[in-house]
Amino acid sequence: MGYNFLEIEKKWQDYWARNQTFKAENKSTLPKYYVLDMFPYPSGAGLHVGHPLGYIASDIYARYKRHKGFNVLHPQGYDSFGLPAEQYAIQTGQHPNITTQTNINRYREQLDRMGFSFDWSREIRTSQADYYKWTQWIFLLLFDSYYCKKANAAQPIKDLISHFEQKGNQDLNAVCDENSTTFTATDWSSFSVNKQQEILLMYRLAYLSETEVNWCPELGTVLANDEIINGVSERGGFPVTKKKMKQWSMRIGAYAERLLQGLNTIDWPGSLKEMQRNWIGKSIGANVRFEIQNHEGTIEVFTTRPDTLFGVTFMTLAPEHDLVEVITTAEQKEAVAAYVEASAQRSERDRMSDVKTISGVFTGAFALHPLTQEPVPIWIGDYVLAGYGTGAVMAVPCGDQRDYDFAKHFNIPIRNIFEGADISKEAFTEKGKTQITDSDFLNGLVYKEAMASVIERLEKDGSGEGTINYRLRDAIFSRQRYWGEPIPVYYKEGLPVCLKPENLPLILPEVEQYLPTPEGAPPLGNATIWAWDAANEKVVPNTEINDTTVFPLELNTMPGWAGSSWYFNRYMDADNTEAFVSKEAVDYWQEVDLYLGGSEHATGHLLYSRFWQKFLFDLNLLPVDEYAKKLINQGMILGSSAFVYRKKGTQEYITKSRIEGFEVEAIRVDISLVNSSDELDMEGLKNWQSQFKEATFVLEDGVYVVGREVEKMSKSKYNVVNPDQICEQYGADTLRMYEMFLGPLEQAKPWNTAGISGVYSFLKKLWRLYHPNETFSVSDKKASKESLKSLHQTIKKVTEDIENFSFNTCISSFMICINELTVQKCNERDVLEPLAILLAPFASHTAEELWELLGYDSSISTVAFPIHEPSYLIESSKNYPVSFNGKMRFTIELSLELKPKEIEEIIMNDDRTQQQLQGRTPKKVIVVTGKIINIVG
RNA sequence: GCUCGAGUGGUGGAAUUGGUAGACACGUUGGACUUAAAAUCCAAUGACCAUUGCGGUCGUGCGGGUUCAAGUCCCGCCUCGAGUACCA
Repeated sequence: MGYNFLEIEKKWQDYWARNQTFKAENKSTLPKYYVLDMFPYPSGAGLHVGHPLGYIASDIYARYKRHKGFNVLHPQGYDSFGLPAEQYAIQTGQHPNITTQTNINRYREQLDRMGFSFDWSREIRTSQADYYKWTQWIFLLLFDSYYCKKANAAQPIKDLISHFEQKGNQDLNAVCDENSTTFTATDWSSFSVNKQQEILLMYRLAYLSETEVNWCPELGTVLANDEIINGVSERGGFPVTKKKMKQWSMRIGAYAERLLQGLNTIDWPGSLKEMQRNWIGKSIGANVRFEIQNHEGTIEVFTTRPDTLFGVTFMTLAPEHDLVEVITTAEQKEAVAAYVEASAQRSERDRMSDVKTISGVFTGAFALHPLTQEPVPIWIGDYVLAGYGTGAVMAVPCGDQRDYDFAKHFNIPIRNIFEGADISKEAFTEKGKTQITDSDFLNGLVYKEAMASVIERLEKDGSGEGTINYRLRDAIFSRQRYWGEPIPVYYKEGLPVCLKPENLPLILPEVEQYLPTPEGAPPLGNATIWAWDAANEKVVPNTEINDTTVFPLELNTMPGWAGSSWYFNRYMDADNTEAFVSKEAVDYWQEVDLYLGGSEHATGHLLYSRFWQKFLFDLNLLPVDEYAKKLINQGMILGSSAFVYRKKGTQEYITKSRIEGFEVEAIRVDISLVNSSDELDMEGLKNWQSQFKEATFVLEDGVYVVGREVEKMSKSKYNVVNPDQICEQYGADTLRMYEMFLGPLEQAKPWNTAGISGVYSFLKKLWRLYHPNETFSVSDKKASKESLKSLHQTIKKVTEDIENFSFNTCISSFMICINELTVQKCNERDVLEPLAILLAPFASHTAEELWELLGYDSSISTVAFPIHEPSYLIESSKNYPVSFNGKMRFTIELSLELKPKEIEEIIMNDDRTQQQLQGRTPKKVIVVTGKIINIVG
């Protein structure tokens, strides 16, 4: 009877399901521990071996923590709203719900096969009404809140209204779209209801506004900044242009500083924190206002270098700047209009691809320098972005390279204000100890002093003030898509009105067509029962719209990140119908202790979810304002694609080593047609696709060797390895251990099935240890000291390595241990029993089976993790030379527990040793666990 | 351009954070068992020299430095990967 993994794994998976072994309770005397994976989008392609990497790691840790006596919450669910199901629906007419359900079933089957210890009783799906009801509910809260800078927190909008009623918008310190108009309490009460609502919309954290958005014509929807990579859409790689549209947005900008500060309190990877810091993009500087010559109004600029204010020789406005039309002189009108038109036509990608081309046009207008009153020409240039700062810059060519290039190109004068700097070839951009000159009251000052001095002066004059700018922009929240959460809003007289919380969920309506309407409205425009009867508080057919009691509902849906921004809280209390999570549950579980997922979500999900957490914290609905204490980014498992080389224009395929000198094209072939020595199954290729039917081959030594390239694992690249196959052939435990053995968790690494035999034979060897002579048999005699030493070394190493998430080295330790025990012919219970428990987090099925064979009938999951006993480790030691009294050197026998420096210290402080050392140079000092045992020589 | 991160055998990767570099595994070679294959087990495996002496020399991308001791720390380069990109 060999190691029958298929039988064992089936048995224990059934056992776990039947007994709900991994169901977590919201009450326990044990300390809690919450281990979370980023939930998957259930795609039609199913899981490949790359997907479970993070799940395996988190599962190992979750199981380990259970053994260590924690009440562990380890849930799983599906981020089931999303584009692919909708795209599929457009093509086939099948409802995304059906596709999603099918895919989820498939995912569940695959996940179960791998033996994860998920608590499935808490499963959630973002596309299910009992879940998205609460996503919509959070939207209502955001709509009903504003950000108070004084309290530095979100507050109910009714507080803002009462402030308006008492003082107008005086003495208000709130985050708002634009602050141009002021009004008094009397003004406020005289405003129409609509006008009041319009004003409030400028403060709400979820707000509707006309904004410049990233529009992707191919996808027919707007995209958030993080959904655009290199100027094209993340999904599909389609071009993106700018467009003005009325859209819902989330005022995440209000939280910029807190999102930045919060990073210092959480244990997340440094690189990921750095990415979020860059994305938030804090810069400290000043706003400066320039009057316009012969014109009303001012141009406000943001600068990080107010110290260079006297170096200004021109100003540049973004082509989209509001003042462009107003100030342009008659002579320049035509040129300016042409330039503005041309830059509006350019797609984001075009604009990015030729950043080196300098373009711009003079408006004919002049601004007045706030300190010298000198006229400064106003230019337009597309190197100034409308969306950052004020959309206008004061140009200081001597201190900024872009201003310098622009000035050189258009022959604008350059004024040097840096003492001793050479600006004949490029701008002088260092800020440090260089003195400023030719700058009135700033002369002789250096960067820092000049900054302070000029800001003080500007503030005194009222022409500017010190300020902080963030790159982070408010997040567009509307998507012109079908398969997403409906935004619970209807429109009355053109203004949005939210549904009441008790009217949620607002169920996604049925539509005939998943495409946009012929008029260009989002897909929900196709719904025929999509109007809100405000009197009876229910959804009714569109034909009943009368604009007095029945109103049209919002046609946009929420973006993909809505549902994923709070799901980790829902797991704590997944079935609650009264609240998004109960207070008791969230008080008990608090936050995620360990969160595992990919770093590709750095500036998307991982930022938005922190924002929502902080918001819900502000409303006192959650006890902590950072939801994940520790985050680990698992590295991607890459595929190894195979290529054949076809001689151009022929059906002749040349083996890799012979392609030199021929013009060949490399074609991807399915990796199942290639064996572990990279040799191609030529008959298989001919039958694989019709294009290879007539193939002839140029071989070397009778074989065709393919080329290899490591790239992302994907169905379209024919390099996918399926976990089901691996489980079938080697078992889930081998798969789990091998995925961990491949390399460090955080690192990207290519999958290579060839190496799996090492891990597989490890498990077989382990099995044989308990089954000498083919049958199960364990001795109750006392194990040899040697075997106990092997065991305890392994316990120590494995425990430390699990704590450090260094799972690959854990497996190595296990292998060493098994090899040693095999050589020692160890068969004693006092070694084999703890060994089974030690293995349980990794090879859970096998460990459970061995545990049962050892004579225990309950699940191993509750058994305490073994503890190592230092007494077994004493003899492991190494010799190192150590210096003493400067010159003297001798060899020291070093125990595992001490570092040479500590030993030196011990020797120095030990009187007896000092005496023994008098006048001699010992060969060896033996130190064990802090005590000097012997001095030799 | 800027910001991170990484360079160790034929390959994936170890190295107690300054302490005998190459653990463990794959691969390769040789051997045992077998009619044979598979499976399993044993041995060798960084390079070069010596292998009728149990040894020696060089070795962690390159060049310097600190130290009794450097893959690890410091300075200067090179290469690769990730993110970001006219952010004023």
